[in-house]
Amino acid sequence: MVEPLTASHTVTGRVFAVLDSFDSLHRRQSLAAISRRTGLPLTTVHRLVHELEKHAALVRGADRDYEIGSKIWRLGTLSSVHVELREVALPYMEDVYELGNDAVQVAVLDGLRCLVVDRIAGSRTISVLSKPGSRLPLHATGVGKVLLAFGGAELQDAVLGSLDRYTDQTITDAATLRSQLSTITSQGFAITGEELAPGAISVAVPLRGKGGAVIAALGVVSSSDNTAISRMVPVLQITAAAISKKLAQIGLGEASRLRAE
Amino acid sequence: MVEPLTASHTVTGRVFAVLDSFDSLHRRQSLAAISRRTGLPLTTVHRLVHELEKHAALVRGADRDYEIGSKIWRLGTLSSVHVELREVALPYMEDVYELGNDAVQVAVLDGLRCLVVDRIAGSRTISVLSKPGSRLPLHATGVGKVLLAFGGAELQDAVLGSLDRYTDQTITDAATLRSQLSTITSQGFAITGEELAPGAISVAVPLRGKGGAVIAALGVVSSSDNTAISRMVPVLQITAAAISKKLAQIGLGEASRLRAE
DNA sequence: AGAGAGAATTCCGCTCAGCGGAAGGTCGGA
DNA sequence: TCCGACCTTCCGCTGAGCGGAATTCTCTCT
Repeated sequence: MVEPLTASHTVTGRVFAVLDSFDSLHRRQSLAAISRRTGLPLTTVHRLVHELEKHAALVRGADRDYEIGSKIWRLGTLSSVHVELREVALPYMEDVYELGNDAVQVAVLDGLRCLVVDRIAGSRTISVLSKPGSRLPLHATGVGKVLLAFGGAELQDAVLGSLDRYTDQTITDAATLRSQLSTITSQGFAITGEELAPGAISVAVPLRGKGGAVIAALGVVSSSDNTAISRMVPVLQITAAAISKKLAQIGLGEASRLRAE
Repeated sequence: MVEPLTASHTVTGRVFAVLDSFDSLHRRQSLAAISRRTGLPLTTVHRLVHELEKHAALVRGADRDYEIGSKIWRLGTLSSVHVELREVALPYMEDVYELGNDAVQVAVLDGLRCLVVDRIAGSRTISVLSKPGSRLPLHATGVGKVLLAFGGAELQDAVLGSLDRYTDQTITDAATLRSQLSTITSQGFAITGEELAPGAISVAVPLRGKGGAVIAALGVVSSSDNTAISRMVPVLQITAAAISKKLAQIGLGEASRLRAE
């Protein structure tokens, strides 16, 4: 039974209606904008927002707009996604690294990009781009394509609207990318070849949490002359299964939703 | 003025009392534990927590304990602390790290403390205290002193009122600290020696946003036998200039403000 | 296995916190 | 100067939220 999204009749519900009205496409909003997007009366939003500001859950900028405040961010660093994904995945990532000496990375969906949660790399390895904390495009990286493929129609529509070009290999045609995505969902892994940076190719597989929802992606990045990279696919899949199993154990499972409205 | 931790008489206040009861030492808590730590009646906590769970603000683990959920984490990634500062500063921080292999950190003002936004550290480096998300005292850390020195009279008055002691080196005399602060503003950097934890010394410089306002601090923490740390000052200043330039470009203006009320 | 403490959950009547319409204030553009 | 869009303050009504009490669940002793 789906709750009506418009509003919840409880205070907590209204608070989260306000907070949820923020997304990567609406990081800063005026009072009236929040009221419009939530469907809540202006007066109500006004009161709630002021209260939230008092708790540093929202901050008011130099202009009049509001944005998510430091309190929320700090609380977020306590969540499993942040702490445990890193902790659980790291040992397995090391194993993968030993095998091929290619850079290994874990990424999650972050708005319309993918956020590199952690990475292992030697000094020789390439991909200065994918440091922990980097936010990479979804359509030009292995991990990105995986997250995109399993990310739902709404996300895909938003991303496919404008596909930036990074190299001459970057896929900027929506139709081409769409067919790739369906291949990815069916075969369970993604490959990119010099689509983000020349000389870099990558393979990636999904990581699943409790209930089977895709919550992250695991991938390796290698130099483009390495033909052995496709041999990494089974390795990654085994590793992903092991990590996913562990993630399910500790109960990491909420599906992350995109609110595009 | 510190809010009484006991309770707030508004629903939103109670919601945040519950959320705030989570910190790095209490990442997972039982219902009863939350009730105890917040001072709220068990029944009330029970109701709130269930509602929060419905909104994925809290998640219940395999055991009965609750922890911060993916919703909060996701919202946190929308805050400017995460998006703008982290993204811009990280690559530069890595450069600094390569140079000295000391822990490098970026912090912003958060109420009467300083919030560690990000940190780079090797396996050997010290300072378990300064994880991303930690809230450190302003008067006993390098980054803290910088933020305090440039934070305005109102902030300084509030902080200087009570100076907690952490080691025998901690400055607890307001007058001494005040003169240090004016030195910091004039020379443009701050140094601490074992004032927060024995064996840890640090240097820090301000990061400026659009318009020249100090919005964050960049610092390194090192073991106290490292006499070379003062040599890091010019490195930090150059780096800070580069980061500040970039921050100004993207128009990062409003820092986290102080709400003392 | 049984007792017993602590934790989680359900129940329910009272009441005040939260609600939102209305009205007034502020800024900017025509 | 008027108009429209946004923000803020005021205030009386009412049902959402409150929390004490009782019940059930879940461990840990002995």
